[in-house]
Amino acid sequence: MTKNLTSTARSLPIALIRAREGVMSPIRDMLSETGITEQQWRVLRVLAEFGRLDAKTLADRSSLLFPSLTRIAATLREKGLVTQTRDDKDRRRQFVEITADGQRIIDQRSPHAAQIVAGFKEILGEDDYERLLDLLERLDPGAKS
Amino acid sequence: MTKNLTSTARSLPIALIRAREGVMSPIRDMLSETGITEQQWRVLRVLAEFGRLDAKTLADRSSLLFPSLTRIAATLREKGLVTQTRDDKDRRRQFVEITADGQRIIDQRSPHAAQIVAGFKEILGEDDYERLLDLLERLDPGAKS
DNA sequence: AGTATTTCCTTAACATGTTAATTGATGCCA
DNA sequence: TGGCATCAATTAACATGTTAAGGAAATACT
Repeated sequence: MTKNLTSTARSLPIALIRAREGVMSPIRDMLSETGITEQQWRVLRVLAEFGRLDAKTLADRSSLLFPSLTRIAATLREKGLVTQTRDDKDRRRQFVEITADGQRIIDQRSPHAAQIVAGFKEILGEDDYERLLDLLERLDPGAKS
Repeated sequence: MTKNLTSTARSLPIALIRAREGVMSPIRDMLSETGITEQQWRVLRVLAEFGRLDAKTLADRSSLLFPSLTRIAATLREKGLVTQTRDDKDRRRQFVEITADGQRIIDQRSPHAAQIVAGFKEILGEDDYERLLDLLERLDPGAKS
């Protein structure tokens, strides 16, 4: 029935989806207690790591499309987890910064998140874990290397 | 600033998202000419490979959640690419089957899709490509193995 | 200066992801 | 047979993904 295509059981796009689901599922469970989503968590993490960022850079480092970031930033602002300020020198530009409340969520949940990631590192083994990250990076056209 | 967490630059979840985006981007470009989405394509592919399936099995093999499949099946039915029939023995159950029009889309686009996948296989090399699929499978809790 | 172009961001529209509630059908079992 | 748990599927509600269009500010160009 199939002609030139790989069987869906051995399809790279599907394998990526399933792996992502496998990894994110326990993280989503952990986040459900905080009332924030996986993407909101990602934005807060980037802000915690890099400090105040303009929206463009933030979207890039969070791996989010701009329209998504616009909505997520608005949601986080309403929750009091970030603040938004305009750049005086370039009034098109918008800066986003994490608040103390936002930082608190990161601090409280980081150990659990780290533990989940450590679990996957254990499943694969340190070597294969690093190998996997390298392979994935080679599929990302935006990779700096 | 970060406490226990991996830098976002070396985060497994983010690496998976970016790799998926890298792989899906050219596939989405290809599909945009057909007017169907990535997920609709996935459903049609599974149906072309396995024939008529009940909705539950179809959702599983397409890596879609049930509510998503309900909507996608309705869309595909409106487009005339699949048919839906009730099981007479168990009238809760629903069967989905690809139509000739649906099969035509698969047939027409399969060579291009296969070529895109071959491109990634070339980027990684045959060995690393297989290694990557193996590693990804180990992150999927639903994997049969 | 004036206009066109570019850039940053927002909004809109539609499809999907995700969780929870709901409906309809089947099976169990006292 | 009547009630109850279970199951398949849908619907609802909200968040995000994705593409396209729009708006406002900066830049380039003449």
